[in-house]
Amino acid sequence: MTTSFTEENYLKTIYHLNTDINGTVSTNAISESLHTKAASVTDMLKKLADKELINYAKYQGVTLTEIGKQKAITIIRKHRLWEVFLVDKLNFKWDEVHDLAEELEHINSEILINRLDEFLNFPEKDPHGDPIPDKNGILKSQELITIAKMNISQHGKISGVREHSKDFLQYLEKTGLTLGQEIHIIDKITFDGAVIVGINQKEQTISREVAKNLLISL
Amino acid sequence: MTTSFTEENYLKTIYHLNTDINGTVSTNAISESLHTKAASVTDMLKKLADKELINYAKYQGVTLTEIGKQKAITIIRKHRLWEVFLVDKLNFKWDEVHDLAEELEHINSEILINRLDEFLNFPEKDPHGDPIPDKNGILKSQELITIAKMNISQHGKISGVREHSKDFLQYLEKTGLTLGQEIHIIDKITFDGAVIVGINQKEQTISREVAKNLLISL
DNA sequence: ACCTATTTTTAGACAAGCCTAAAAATTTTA
DNA sequence: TAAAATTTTTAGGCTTGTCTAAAAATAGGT
Repeated sequence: MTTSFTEENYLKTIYHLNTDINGTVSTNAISESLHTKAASVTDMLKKLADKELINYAKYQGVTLTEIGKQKAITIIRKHRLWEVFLVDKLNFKWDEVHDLAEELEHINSEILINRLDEFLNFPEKDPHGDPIPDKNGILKSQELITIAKMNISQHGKISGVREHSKDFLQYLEKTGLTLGQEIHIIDKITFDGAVIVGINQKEQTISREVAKNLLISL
Repeated sequence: MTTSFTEENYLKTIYHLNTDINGTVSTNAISESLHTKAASVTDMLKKLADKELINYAKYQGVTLTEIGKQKAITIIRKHRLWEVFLVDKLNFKWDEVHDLAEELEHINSEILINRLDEFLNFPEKDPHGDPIPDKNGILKSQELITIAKMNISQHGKISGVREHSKDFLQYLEKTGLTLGQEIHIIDKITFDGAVIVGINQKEQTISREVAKNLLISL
């Protein structure tokens, strides 16, 4: 059965909300994420439930079925591979590729995406540190925690972001908080949630908002 | 003003029909080419005329306006560059890329396509020998004639095709009638339009249908 | 010039996705 | 645990791009 561009976006969104927030996904969460009205979401949920891509009971939120989850993972695989292509081959910056990948991810061809994967040398992560599912939909996810959850004197490496907005990524770029950098926690300010980290032989203060969105591998 | 996926397909089709067949393009020709009904075409023509992308007078057929033509050329540029990418970088065969390029051509980003152009080293022709418009929409078209129009003992080089179907391209591949091959006309059969050519030190008979769709540079 | 065949347009409908406004269900709060 | 607030669904409508059937315009043959 074919899925439309729009259906694919819903599946992807449900997948992300489900794994980020955990548990069933609410109509409102989807509508916010996709910038559509809740009423429109309800319509689509019925359609996806008919196609057996989601488990849906009125007023109870949704989860993906196995088939729905596989479809979502395939889209995410495509998205992330295209991001690697854009950055590695076409010299885009990591903050410039999201919207383009959002379009490219709907190109429908398994062969294409597997050839692209090969051409890129089977990358394991996209430019934002997110893991790329393999052709069987298997996703090696690494244990990552936010800076906000680290303790004083703990060490780690910047390995991912929880927020993909241009603003945030450009801020990281400008302040040198880029993927692969080693950091350690010098102090945590209880008052405003700021964190003082050691990075690149220097001290740097990071706001709570940033600390919550920067992912570290220990 | 933005143009939808569908509008873009109409513009491209009108462009091709206009340059191939020359003069104004009829509603029926478009409907045949796009596999839609004539009534649907009429609807779309009104819309495109409102947007000033075509010149349209009821019952009189259409031509592209300058803006419409530029849009069409941009789409063709994208199509052909993606074809080069698929063949040169992802190892697709020339008969496998048309449908994929048909999807990729609607990805909307001038930067992307210019970066791709650069990455591919500014190719002048796509895998079928069709010229690729440059970023200013300028198209170097070479004088090509069909084998059917050549005279006995005339020499030339296979440089393009007028038909892009998988069947036709696979036939050419199998019989060695590939781009770049030098040929000369040994004889022409008046009875059925077949042409006997010399290619690669051998004689080969080519049917009228094939002779009409293989393009030669002299 | 007229009749016929063909092409094109109009009219009315339908599916997909979206919307607003109002109703129903659920959750929160006191 | 009942009223209030919030969330979700229903009902009815809109736009885009398609369709079929029928009407109108054009083109061709004699």
